[in-house]
Amino acid sequence: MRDLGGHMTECKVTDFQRRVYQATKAIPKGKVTTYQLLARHLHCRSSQAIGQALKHNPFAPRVPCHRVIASSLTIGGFQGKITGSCITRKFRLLKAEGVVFGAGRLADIGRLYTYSTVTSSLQL
DNA sequence: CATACCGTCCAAT
DNA sequence: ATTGGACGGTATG
Repeated sequence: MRDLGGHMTECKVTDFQRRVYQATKAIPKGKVTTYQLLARHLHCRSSQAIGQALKHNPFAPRVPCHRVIASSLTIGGFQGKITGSCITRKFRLLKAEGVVFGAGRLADIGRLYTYSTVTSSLQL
């Protein structure tokens, strides 16, 4: 903690993490993305770094980290845990946004937000 | 600088 | 389904 003598309204975050929060914040409501998709969007090859950055999440709930799941469409983790009541809360949050899970997996793949700009050509 | 940890991912079995 | 290695970034010494 180095913000001792200040308003401590700002947490110490690196430039990389800032990008992660920005991208996570851009996820539309009712949709979810994966750590890997986020990593690729940020040109990062490690999805772990994404999860680690989200885990700190000093901007929660402004940053909807609960909208980020694993690439296998599994729920992933939440608040630093991969199982327990935290995950239950994550399910509930997603469900409240219209994202339904079945057997621990995302039921509707259409809810996946791929950061695709859909740019033209070959959309279907 | 070296080591260990991660809300992960992928390949092999 | 389970195991183990990989990769990028952060934290600690």
